[in-house]
Amino acid sequence: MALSDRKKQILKAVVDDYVQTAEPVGSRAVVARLKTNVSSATVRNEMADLERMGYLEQPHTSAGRVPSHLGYRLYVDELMNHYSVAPTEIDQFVSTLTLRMGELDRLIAEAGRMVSELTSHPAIAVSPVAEEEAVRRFEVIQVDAETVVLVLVTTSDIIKNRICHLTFPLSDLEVSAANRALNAHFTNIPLEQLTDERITSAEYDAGADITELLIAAIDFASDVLNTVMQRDVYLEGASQILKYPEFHDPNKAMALLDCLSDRNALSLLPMPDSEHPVKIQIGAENKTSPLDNASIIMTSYHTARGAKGLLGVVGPTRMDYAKVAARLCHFAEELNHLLNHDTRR
Amino acid sequence: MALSDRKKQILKAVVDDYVQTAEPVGSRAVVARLKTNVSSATVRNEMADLERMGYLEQPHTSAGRVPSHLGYRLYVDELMNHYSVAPTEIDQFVSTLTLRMGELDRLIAEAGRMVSELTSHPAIAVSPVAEEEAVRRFEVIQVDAETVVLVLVTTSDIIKNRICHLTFPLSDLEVSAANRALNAHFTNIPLEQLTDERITSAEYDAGADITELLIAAIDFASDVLNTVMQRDVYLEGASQILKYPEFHDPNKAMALLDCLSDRNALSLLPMPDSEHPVKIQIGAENKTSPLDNASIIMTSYHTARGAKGLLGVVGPTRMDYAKVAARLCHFAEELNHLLNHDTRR
DNA sequence: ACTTAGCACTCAGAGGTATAGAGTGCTAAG
DNA sequence: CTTAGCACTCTATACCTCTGAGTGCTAAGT
Repeated sequence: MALSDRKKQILKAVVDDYVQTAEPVGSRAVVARLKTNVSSATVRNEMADLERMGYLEQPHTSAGRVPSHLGYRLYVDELMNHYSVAPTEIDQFVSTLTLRMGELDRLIAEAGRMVSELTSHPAIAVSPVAEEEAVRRFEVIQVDAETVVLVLVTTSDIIKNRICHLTFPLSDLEVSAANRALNAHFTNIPLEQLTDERITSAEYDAGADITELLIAAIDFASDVLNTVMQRDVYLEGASQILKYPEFHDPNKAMALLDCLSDRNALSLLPMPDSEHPVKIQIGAENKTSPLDNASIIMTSYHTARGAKGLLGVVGPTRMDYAKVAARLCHFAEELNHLLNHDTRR
Repeated sequence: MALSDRKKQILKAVVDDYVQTAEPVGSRAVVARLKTNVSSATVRNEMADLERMGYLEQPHTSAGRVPSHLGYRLYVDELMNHYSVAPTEIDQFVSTLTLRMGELDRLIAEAGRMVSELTSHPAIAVSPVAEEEAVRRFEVIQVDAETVVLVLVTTSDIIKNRICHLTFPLSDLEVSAANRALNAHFTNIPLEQLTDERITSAEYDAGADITELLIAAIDFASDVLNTVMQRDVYLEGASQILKYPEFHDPNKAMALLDCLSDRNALSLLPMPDSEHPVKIQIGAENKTSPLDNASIIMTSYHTARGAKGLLGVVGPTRMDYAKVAARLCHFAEELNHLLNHDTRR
C-alpha cells in the first residue's frame, strides 16, 4: 500500500528532525518543519497511521515519534535530499591522498582516515582485490648470503613482500635461477592450481639446490593470495562513534568497536553492486546484534586493473544519510580518478 | 624523608585494593588486607600522614583514600609484587606470531593485538628502526612496459615498495641498468647525503634515458627513510579502554583515543632506555592533558639488525602495574627471541 | 469525508528532601 | 604508641512531587 504524499512529507520531516536533535519528534515540531499549513492534530493522526504501518515508533506513550528501521529505509530509498559536496572538502581529500599515491596500502588507509574526518564518523576502508587474483611477477632479492626478500606483484598490482631466512648460503646464480623458475612456472596461475606438485617441474629447470627457496616462495604466494582474498581492513576514526549519544553507553560502544575491528564480522557488510553503487544497511537489517543501532554506508572504488575495494562509513541509525552518502560517493569517485587517471608521480 | 615500613605496607595495600575495586579505600579495607594486626584507627593516622606527604588523596572528606600519582610512582618503583606470567599465555603469544614471521609490519601489528588481548588494555606497537637507517638494497621490478615497482630493503630489514608509472616504456636492459646504478651508487648512504646531486654520477653510468626512473627511486628512498624515521604506529584493542570506569565518560575516552591515534602525540611517550628497560609513565607525569588519568607502560624490542621498536600498553592510572608490566616484559622478550633466534620460517 | 480545536490523560525527567552508611578526625584511656 | 569510642561529614540512594511535552479521542467546523 502506497503512502500518501503528505504522509511521506511527514515521515521525511520526522527523520530530518530526529537526525538533527536526537530527540523524539512531536507533532508540533513536524508542523514547524512542513511548508503546508496543517494543524498539529492532523499531523498527529497521520503519525498514528505511520506508526501503525511500521514507519515510526514511540519510545513511550507521551513522547514524540522516532523513525523505525522501515522508516529510515523508505527515507533513504525515496525521500532524502541529494546533497552536493563542497569543493574544498574534495580538494582536501584529493590533495592529502596525492601524497600517498604509489603506496597502495597507505593510500587506502589514508583515504579511510580522510573519509572519517570529513564525515565525522568512523570509516572502513578495504583494500582492493580482483575477481581472479594471481601472481603476476616474482622477485627474489638477496640481502645477504642466507637471507632473501621475496616480492610479488599480483594481477591487481598489490605488492607484498616477505623476508626469508634460509638454512644455507645462496649464490647470485642461484638467485637468478630461482627468479627465472618462479616467473616461468608460477605466474598467472590462479590460487587453486598453485599447489606443491608444480614444484617438481620447477626443480627440474632450476636445479634441486634451490628447492627450499622455491617452496618458501610458493608458500608465500599462496599465503598472499589467500590473505589478499581476505583483504586488508582499515578502521579509521573509531573514536568518532563516541560522539553520538546512542553510543554513550560504553558497553554498546565497545560492542560496536569490537565488531568493526573484527575482520570476520565485516563479511556481513552490504556489498555494493552495479545496481546499487551505494549500499546502505540500516540497523537490525544486519544480523549481528552489536550493529542494532548502527548503520553502514558502503561504496566501492576500483584500481586501474579492475580490482575492487570498499570504502564505508559507520554511524548510528540516526545518521544524516543524505550528507554522508553524498560525501562518501564523491570521495570514492575522486579515489577512482586518482587510481585510474593520474598515472604520473 | 623515608617512609616507615608500615607506611609503605599501607600505601601498597591502598594501591592493591584500589586497583581491584576502583573505589576509594577506607582504613578498614586496609586492615583486612594487611597481615599485621593493627587497628583501623592506627591505619587512619598513618593514612592521614601519607596524605600530608602527598602519596594519597581524598576525593571528599568522608571517603576513603586514593593513591596520588606520587603514590603510584612509589608503588611502581619499590612496592609492587613481581608477577610471573602463565606459560599458556606466552605460548599463545608465540604461536600466533610465528604465523606472521617474515612480514615484519604484520608481525608488529599482530604483536600489538596479542598484547592488547592478553593484558585487556589498548596496546601500542611501534615498528623498529635502527639508529642509522639507510637503503641496503634496491630492486626495480618491471610489471609492464611503463610500470615498475620499486622495492627497497633498509639497514634494519624493513622492506618498502612503491608502484611507479613512467611516461615512457622501459626495456629489460634499462631496468637492469637502473638496478645496477641504484645499487652501486645509492646504497648504504645515510639519508642526509641522499640528495639529487648524486643522480648526476648515476646518470653517467646508466645512460640518461632512465633518469626519470632514478629520480623516482631516489625520491622514494628518501621518502621511505624519512617515514621510517617517523615509524609505523599501530594502536590495537583501542576499545578496551571503555571497560574502565574512569573512561566511561565518552569525552574522556574520545580524547584519549584521539591522542593515541595521533602519531605525533606519541613522541611524548616515555622511551625505555638501557637503565629502565620498562618505562612507566603515570598520569599527569606526561604533559598532554587527555592522558591525565592514563598511564603508559612501554618497553622495547629489537630486530636481528639492532633496530629498536616499541611495545606498550595504555590504561587508567589505576592499573595493575605489576601484572601488566610483567606480561609486557615477557612478551617483548618473546618477540626478541622470535626476531633474533628463530631464523627458520 | 477530512480537518481542527479542545481536553483529559500519560509519562519521563527535573528537582527537592530524607535516610542510610561508609569513612573520617579527634579525644581520652590503655 | 595504639586503640576504642564517638561525633561529624558527606555521598549515594530512594522516594516523592511537579512540570511539561506530547498524545489520543471527541465533537464541532468546513
